[in-house]
Amino acid sequence: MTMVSGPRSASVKDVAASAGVSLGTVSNVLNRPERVSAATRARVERAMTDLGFVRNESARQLRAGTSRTLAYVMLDAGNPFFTDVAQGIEVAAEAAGLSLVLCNSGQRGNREAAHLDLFQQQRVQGLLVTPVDPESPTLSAVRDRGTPLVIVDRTRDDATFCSVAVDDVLGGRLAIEHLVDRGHTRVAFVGGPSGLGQVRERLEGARRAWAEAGLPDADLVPIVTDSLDVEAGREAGARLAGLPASRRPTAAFCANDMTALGLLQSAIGAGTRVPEQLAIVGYDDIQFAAAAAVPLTSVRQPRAELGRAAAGLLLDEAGNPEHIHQQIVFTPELIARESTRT
Amino acid sequence: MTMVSGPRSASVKDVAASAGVSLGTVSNVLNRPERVSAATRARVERAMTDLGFVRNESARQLRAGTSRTLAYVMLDAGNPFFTDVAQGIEVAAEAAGLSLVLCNSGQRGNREAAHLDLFQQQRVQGLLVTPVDPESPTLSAVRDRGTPLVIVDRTRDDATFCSVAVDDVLGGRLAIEHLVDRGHTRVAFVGGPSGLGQVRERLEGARRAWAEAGLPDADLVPIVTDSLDVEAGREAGARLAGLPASRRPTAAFCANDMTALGLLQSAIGAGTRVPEQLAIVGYDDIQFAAAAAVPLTSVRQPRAELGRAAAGLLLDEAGNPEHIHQQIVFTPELIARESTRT
DNA sequence: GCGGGCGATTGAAAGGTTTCACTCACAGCA
DNA sequence: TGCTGTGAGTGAAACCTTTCAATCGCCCGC
Repeated sequence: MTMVSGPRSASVKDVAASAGVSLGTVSNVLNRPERVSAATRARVERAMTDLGFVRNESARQLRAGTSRTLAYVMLDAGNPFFTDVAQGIEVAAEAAGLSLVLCNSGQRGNREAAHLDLFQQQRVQGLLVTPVDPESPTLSAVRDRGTPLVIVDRTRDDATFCSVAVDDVLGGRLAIEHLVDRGHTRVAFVGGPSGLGQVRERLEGARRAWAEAGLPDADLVPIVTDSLDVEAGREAGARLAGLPASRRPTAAFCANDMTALGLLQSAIGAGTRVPEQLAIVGYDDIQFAAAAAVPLTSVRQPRAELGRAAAGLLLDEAGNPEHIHQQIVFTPELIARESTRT
Repeated sequence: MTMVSGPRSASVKDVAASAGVSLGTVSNVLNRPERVSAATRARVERAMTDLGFVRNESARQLRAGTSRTLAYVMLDAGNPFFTDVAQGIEVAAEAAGLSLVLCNSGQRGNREAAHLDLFQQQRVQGLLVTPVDPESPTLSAVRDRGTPLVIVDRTRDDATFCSVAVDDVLGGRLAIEHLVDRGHTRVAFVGGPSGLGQVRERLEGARRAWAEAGLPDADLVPIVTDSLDVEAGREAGARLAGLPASRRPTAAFCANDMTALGLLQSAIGAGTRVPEQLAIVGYDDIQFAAAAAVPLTSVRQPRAELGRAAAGLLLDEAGNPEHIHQQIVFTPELIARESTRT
């Protein structure tokens, strides 16, 4: 692919020539305007617009050694949860005078790695990532090669990274306690793949609450999906419907709202009444949960706050020589709505 | 803000020294591995991992003069419509061996300009943008200064840009024809601000269809909102509810699904039955429209296709000296669901 | 044994910016 | 008059990579 060969854009040198000043002065206009007299400044600025000068960020960064951007590699841009987190990050970045750029890994490890690599090569000030696998060695590789990196919405078992997450075990517990309170004694847990930390921990919390309620293990039925999107929820619905009535759960706790919405759709499509025949609890409390066919009970995570906190940690890691890693864990909250009203 | 001063990351020079080869050879390993003998290549690669070498993209780009990324400035990252478009762009970018980075303007013109500027300074191969205002001179300024730019989901009145959009006049017409078919004779149009091209054209289409059905102008009631998010929809709902019953529309056509979902929520909250007392048509057919409290009738736009086509035009503009600007216009389609079932 | 050819490697230049020590001119002051 | 201080502007070096012409060995064929 050849770039259409315009008259290669103007450089500071051209501007300097056109304004009749030295190259250093042009740079001063750009970076320390107070150092240069009003008259010359005006002349230089004039020359810049005349020539259509665009500062070459590569050269700037190469010489100055510092970039003005943060990058966030999202796990799934289609899930509003992550865009809300990004929103929070952006607020903090903007306050610090930095730009935020986004990339989507779409749950694919190799794309995540490629994006991280590219950003590292671009020498961004810092990286935020909601990783496909928080234990992956690529993360430490990136950080060891010199770019501050904060894990968002996940935690690493060893505490070698700053991370910001929500207590998923507690979240799972809240969901199940709520369902148990409502009298359910056979409940499905919908989520997967089971390797996902999120899923594992939410299930773990669910199991504990279940056991503490004195209910038999076998009656908390795991429905393992390949992913956590709407489609996965629909499939789970089909599987639930396929169960003999005697063994069919009366409620489902879904590992996130996308899945819960899929399950809800499939239930409605099959004529199953929600919540009477099937109660549903989701997770994340995305904006669309409240607007769902049956408004969804969900475990709310402080999304924007998650992003802000993550950005805060990242800025500290990037700027503070005495930085020490922290794992911030927020507390989730159950929002009860129609989908579990009995 | 000072960067924590690690041992400034290794450069090709360090790698060369460590591997006992010249600097040019290291570069060859990086860029034309076939030129260098297996033995040296291995030695160099070894040195790279030992030293934790990370190629400096700024320097690369400065010298090579070419970047490997495309950028998309989204209008509203919280609206799934745009993330779906981004998805489509990414597919095309990936196929061309380019990375896509995203930014969110959040409907703020100055942030849009700032992002465009930054990307232009970074010398991205090309820019895609869903602008706050497609007529804004900043867009032509950016392009005139040398970066290919394609407008997504909007069109410019003069045909000076490549753009990809959907026929909004037709979309508005489809929505209204559908409602008229269902017997509605007083309909609200919810959307705003009225300056938005989208809004204006959808309303225009609506008006034409309305007139052609022989219905009086005054009975197509515009409810102007400040934005197109869920909150705006809720407010519109309150305003509708405040109307005297005799003048209250029996249906609403919303300029997008976010607004429609807000309106739906507010209607349900107020005990208004949908569709019996208020039918609703949305626009975009985002994934959540089908899963809404009352599944939403909506005008579907080919989102991913929009993105793919935009990326295609951009790549042509960037790579083809004989490029000529094109305005691609896709055709929308009405998806009927419960919210207008009578 | 020698010239030619070939693959592998080298060295220096170039790319656009920032930085910093330096010069210049001039005003103020003794 | 001579000196100092100051504000404005200068020029060259440095940042790290890629590129390309040039060099170096070495083998082949005669």
